[in-house]
Amino acid sequence: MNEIRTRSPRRRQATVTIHDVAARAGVSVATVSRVLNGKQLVRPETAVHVLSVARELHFVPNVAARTLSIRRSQTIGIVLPDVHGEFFSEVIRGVDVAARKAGYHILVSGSHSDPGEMMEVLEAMRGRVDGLVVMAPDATLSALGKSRTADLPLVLLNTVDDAHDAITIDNYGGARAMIRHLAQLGHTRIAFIKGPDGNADARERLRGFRHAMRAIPGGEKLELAGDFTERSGYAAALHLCGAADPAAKPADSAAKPADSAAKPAGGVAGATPTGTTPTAIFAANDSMAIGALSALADRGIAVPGEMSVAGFDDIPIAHYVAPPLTTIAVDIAEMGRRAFALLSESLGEHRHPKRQECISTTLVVRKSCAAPHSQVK
Amino acid sequence: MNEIRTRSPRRRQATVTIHDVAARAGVSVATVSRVLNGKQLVRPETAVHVLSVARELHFVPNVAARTLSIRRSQTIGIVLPDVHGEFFSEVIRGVDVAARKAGYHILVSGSHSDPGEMMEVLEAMRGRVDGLVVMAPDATLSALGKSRTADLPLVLLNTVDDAHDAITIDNYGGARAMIRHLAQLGHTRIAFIKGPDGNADARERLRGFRHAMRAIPGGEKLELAGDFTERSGYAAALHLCGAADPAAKPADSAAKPADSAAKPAGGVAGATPTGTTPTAIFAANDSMAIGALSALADRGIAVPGEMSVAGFDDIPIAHYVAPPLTTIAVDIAEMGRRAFALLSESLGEHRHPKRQECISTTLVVRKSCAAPHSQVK
DNA sequence: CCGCAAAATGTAACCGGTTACATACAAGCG
DNA sequence: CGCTTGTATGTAACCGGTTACATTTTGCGG
Repeated sequence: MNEIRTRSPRRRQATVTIHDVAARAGVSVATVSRVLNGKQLVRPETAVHVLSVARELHFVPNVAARTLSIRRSQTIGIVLPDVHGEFFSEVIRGVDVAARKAGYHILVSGSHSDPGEMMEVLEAMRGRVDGLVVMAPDATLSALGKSRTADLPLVLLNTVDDAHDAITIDNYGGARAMIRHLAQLGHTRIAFIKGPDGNADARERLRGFRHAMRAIPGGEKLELAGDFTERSGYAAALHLCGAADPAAKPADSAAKPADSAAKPAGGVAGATPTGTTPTAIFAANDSMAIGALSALADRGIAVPGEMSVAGFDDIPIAHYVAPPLTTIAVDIAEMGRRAFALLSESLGEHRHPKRQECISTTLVVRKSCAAPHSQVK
Repeated sequence: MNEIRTRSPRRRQATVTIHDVAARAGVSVATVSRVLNGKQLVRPETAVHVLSVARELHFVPNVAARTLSIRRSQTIGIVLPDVHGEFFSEVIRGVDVAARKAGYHILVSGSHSDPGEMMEVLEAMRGRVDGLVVMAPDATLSALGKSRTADLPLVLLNTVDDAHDAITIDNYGGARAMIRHLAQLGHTRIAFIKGPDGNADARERLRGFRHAMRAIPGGEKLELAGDFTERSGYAAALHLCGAADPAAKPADSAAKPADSAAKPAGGVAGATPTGTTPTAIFAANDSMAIGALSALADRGIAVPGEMSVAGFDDIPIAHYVAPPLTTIAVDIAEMGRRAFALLSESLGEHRHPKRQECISTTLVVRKSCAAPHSQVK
């Protein structure tokens, strides 16, 4: 009755278990496990022997069993909204290489536009991942707070929220750098094409723009609405050169007094831009800058001769448009890398002070910006 | 002594198991499992009750336990080489949406240039995934055949190999369509900038080009070396307009006789292109076409006035270069979708006849091709 | 040669589901 | 009324690892 355990004739098609290895090596499963995980004390000769048997039998540990037992899956999840291809792949790449180096796998879900759907995905990842890298709109985020998924280590991308670790882009600094560059070229009247209201990146870029403009003596700023699409950039630029109509601040009429009241130090902040055409356009992202470029081309306005144009992001296309776009480059893969690094610390033990890191940006000077034509005014 | 099981004071922090639900609902774990999986016969009232208890307790099944038990992880792996961002994200997107719809998760690993490394990744996915979508160079592929990972359902991208299911792009048809388009515009002397030798896409595109050229009365073809990089496209175009030097067929001098012997029907296949400059350049991918565009611009040759240029892939940039590039569009996401569809059939049961599907392409006419200038010759 | 601490290894109880088989109970039928 | 049949549910043996604790072996001082 004893020798039955050697093999049940049916079943078991190709799977070698730790028990098989133990039996073949003449030791117990515990010893095999110890050898394989290298942790405990095992006599070196035993270890060598077990290892050779394992290799001989082509033993591969069952991941699910290990996960169940030690309660870690060695996998992290990445959840992204509907971002453009280049961004998507760079984030993944960054996390991927860092994660692989640390022995982690990555479970990916992307292209979510609906916050509800995103929550579902997040829930569905429960139990499959040890941690999460998430880029989510504010709505999803607050829902996440209430969810049970919340107890997983989490790193947020491009969202400020001091309840979590986060990696952000230095949008503020990037915008300031660009304005400084334009100022250095001699521009004082600069138009900014804003991004969508709800977008955190857009907000920060706008903030950087506003702040930097205050530092320009005699600076005059103009803010145009936009939503990150090429079309909206086109429209904004057209609007700008169409006439001297003062549609500068379309929506938030309440914002101005609050703004200028808060910081009257700027001195020139109150200047009415009406009538004076800017000499440069700074778009909150490259797509809009490219749209603006088209509009100017359509109107026969030379860039950078008559009008300078700048963007933000340094998408691949920025290099190819005519003229090549001066913009702010962002190292997206670095963001992914850092996100994993942060996560991997939380993976060890929970409850550490939350940190936010910032990825710095780089000014990329191409051909779309030059000194204003009528420098003398 | 009985009431001890209600709670072990330490341990168990937040995890609700199926046993907890069973106990609370006053039924057995088997019943709970049956209710949750909806399969077996359970009295409707019991089901309702169990369901409500489960919800009340916020029960979430442990994925690892289920995986261990039923031997399926509801996850598929995607392994890609170092492809450009847009391609990467589109493939993932295609697989992702299809997979999610079917209740599958996706484990991703990308940007592998080293075949050995790719094999490691493939091995590491063993036990974590129920199937694989892989895009790999031939080298990796043959290694895969020997590996134990081979017993997983597998769908190959862009590789022909009748030992596996595969999804390919209709490179051959796309190239033919482009040549037909050029012929229709009046071109007969067309240069082709080839892709790298080892690349399957490149081979097929070349084949399509050659075949289509045979159908053009009085057609003269010219083949230039290239490696899919913008730089090589630039070099090829420069070479072309540099002089009338006959560097047309650099490497394979043996190819011509075999080729023309096989199909003497073309009639004009043997025409010597030496000395006659083509009126159109067809590059095996958009990057090279864009490189060619730069070269022509540098040489002051008007496109499409003096020379037509066409590409393949329809990368986003193609739309933005000057002039906008006429090219062949490929629906990458569709490839991902179909790959999952194929895979999902194999997931049910193994051993079905292997199938290869082909994604058709679309001619996108923009501004870079026109009738040849000296139509009269 | 004994005793004991340290080192090496074994035993078996988990981890949390699934499911074959056993059991309980109800209805249908001769 | 006893027996078959069928439905609803329970019991417990898996799945394949990990690891606390038990047990055996080894080494060494006395």
